[in-house]
Amino acid sequence: MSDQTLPEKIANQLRRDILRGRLAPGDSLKERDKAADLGVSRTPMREAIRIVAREGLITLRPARSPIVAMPDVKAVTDDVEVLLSVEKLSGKLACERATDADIEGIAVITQHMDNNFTTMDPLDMFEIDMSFHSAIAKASHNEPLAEIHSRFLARLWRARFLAAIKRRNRTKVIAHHTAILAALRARDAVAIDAAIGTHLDQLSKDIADVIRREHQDLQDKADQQAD
Amino acid sequence: MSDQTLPEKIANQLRRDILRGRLAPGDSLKERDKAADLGVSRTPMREAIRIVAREGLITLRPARSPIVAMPDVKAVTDDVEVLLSVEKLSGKLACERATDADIEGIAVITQHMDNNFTTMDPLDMFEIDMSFHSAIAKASHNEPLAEIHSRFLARLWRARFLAAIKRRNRTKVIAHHTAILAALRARDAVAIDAAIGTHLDQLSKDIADVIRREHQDLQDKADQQAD
DNA sequence: GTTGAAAATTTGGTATACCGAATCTTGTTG
DNA sequence: CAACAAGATTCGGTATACCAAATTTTCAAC
Repeated sequence: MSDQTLPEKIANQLRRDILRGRLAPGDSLKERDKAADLGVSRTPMREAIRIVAREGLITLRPARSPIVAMPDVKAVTDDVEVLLSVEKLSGKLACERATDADIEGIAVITQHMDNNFTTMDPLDMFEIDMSFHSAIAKASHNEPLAEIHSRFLARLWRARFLAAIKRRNRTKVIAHHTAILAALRARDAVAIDAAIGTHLDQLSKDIADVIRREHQDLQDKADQQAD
Repeated sequence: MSDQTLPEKIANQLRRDILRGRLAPGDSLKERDKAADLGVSRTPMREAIRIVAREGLITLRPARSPIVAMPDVKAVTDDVEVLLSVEKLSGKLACERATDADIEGIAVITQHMDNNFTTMDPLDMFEIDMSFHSAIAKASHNEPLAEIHSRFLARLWRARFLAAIKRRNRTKVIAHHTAILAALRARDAVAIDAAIGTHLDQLSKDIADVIRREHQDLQDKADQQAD
């Protein structure tokens, strides 16, 4: 058995179900039912729900079932605002403190993405994209910073994913990543700040777009709610 | 009874005990004993421990008792690094989005601190200081940002407190706060960035100092560990 | 037919009991 | 006397049972 604790495994499962869309925003998560589904008891399920809730993917309501979070445009914009700041700080610190091995690892990821972007499955592509950003956060050698970064990345995962599969902007993403990598190689803090700014500006636009559209859909659905 | 949930109340209690020093770094928190102490069962105590652990005040160890966190100098420095960035972003956003009421509230806090700093109890003084910083984070009108801010503030609470009571730098703190308030009033993002930078630079030095000293003590104590 | 109140059901909150792993004790052996 | 092994104990992990609040449903009265 893995060294991962049971609640964490359940949390991963929940996260994946939410991010992949098996659990839609607004769905309720009754701890009894969910626990029965996975064949575990309520205690670890409860803890798992708290874990994911703290990440922002689940909303806890007093005396009600937790539900899958339904971020509105403002919430997502706020998250991007923080993510931008966190990534810029990561980039700056990485320029100072990244080891050569760190940079090499990031280069490999970038290369891999560049080589396969025409053929790759959107989901795989996307996970590589995520790992690129995480690698930079790790290269800051500031653990709490990396932790916050991964938390906000997770919050935006779903929106980013929806944005990524719709748009045909893969080449743009790769260009941005290449620019970030170049700045890191040169250990040029100013350049990496600008490159990250450009990249996340684009992201911000794409995401706001997707969320706006989705909220429209949800609104429509709510208007005819019968079930 | 308050609308605060039981685990949260327990978490507050734990936090206060840790921050006030009733629970020293390294002390173990056996959930059975702790639960019995407060006359509650293990379930809410367990959840409370997780809450505080996630804030960074408690360290969870696999298959062992959780212990009160013992941050080293690097950990604290990392935290300050993040806090600085978060506060700067808060300040910038507050310059754009704070309402007049927000600013007035911050002014009142500053004023209060200025009026009473010669007579006030260190702990009260300190809580006012905290509320000043929290008020600025809130004035950013970015909720996830404010949440992160409060988390890092909590992590550093103890170190800041130890630093604050030792030093006779209250006048300096007030000068800094006044400068931050002035920049906010002028909605001058550049000025507030600088003012916050100055303030937290000072903090960083003070905190590193205290932690270094404390680690020395703990080291000494560990060398003769008998109990 | 609609409205309101009461009862039943659903659901999260809390307590407790059980289990297995890790640790500490103790006794035996070299 | 030291070292190691086996048993006892401690403690976190998990399951389950009970409780109270909130919602929903149903039945009665207007």
